[in-house]
Amino acid sequence: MDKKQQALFEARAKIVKAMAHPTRLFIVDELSRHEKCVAELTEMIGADTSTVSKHLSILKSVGIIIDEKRGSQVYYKLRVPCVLNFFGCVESVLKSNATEQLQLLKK
Amino acid sequence: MDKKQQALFEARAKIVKAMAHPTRLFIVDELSRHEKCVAELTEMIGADTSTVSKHLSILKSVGIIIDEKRGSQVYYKLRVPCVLNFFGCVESVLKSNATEQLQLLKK
DNA sequence: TGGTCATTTGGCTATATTGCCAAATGTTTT
DNA sequence: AAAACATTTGGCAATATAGCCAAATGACCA
Repeated sequence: MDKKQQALFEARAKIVKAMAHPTRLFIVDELSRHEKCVAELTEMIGADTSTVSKHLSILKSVGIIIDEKRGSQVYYKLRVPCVLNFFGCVESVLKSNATEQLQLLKK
Repeated sequence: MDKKQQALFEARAKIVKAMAHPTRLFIVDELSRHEKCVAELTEMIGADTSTVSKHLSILKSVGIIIDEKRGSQVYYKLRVPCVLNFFGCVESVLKSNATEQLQLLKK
């Protein structure tokens, strides 16, 4: 693997890593339906505001979401809608796993 | 967020997390073209065999790849091809980021 | 059987991530 | 200007992850 390829996979991994957390997946899913401010997300998630803020900054830092300040609130929304394709695939891995479990039980 | 939803996002995160590493993304990409044994992948990656083996076991444990023993070698291949959709989207985030950088420079 | 090759596992250290609290920053209201 | 609110940042302790070496396992060959 040459340097260039290495760099490419590192760049990709940064983005995937940013999504690799239940709370952040939830945020992405939520923002795919509607923009939300930090307080709204915090309420839904049930963690400390600072924790949620940090999750948001991780997603923002890799360009998955975008923020817009309105008064004293900060609204976040999805920047790249295709991120939702992720879910489709992840879901199909889960389904495939479940199906296999079933098969094993039937035997 | 209720318990059920929580569990769902945790299950999803496990799968995303399994891909959240440059080497593992490389492996997935490589296996999408052709099955490979541990030694072949190790050669391409340039890390310790044990390291590569552990990466493979992480991907396997969440059902992304599957292994098949042939003699003394173990061949791995992609179990859920749609995983490649990931790349398309990740790539478009990267492209979107790059485009924005350009825009900022033009001003 | 003994030796060699392919792979996995255990163990360890270094590094990264998470989440809370407290404090800082910035905005609106009184 | 002070108080109240929304959000971010710093700091810290707990936990998770990564990668190497060494050792164990399993298959094949002489």
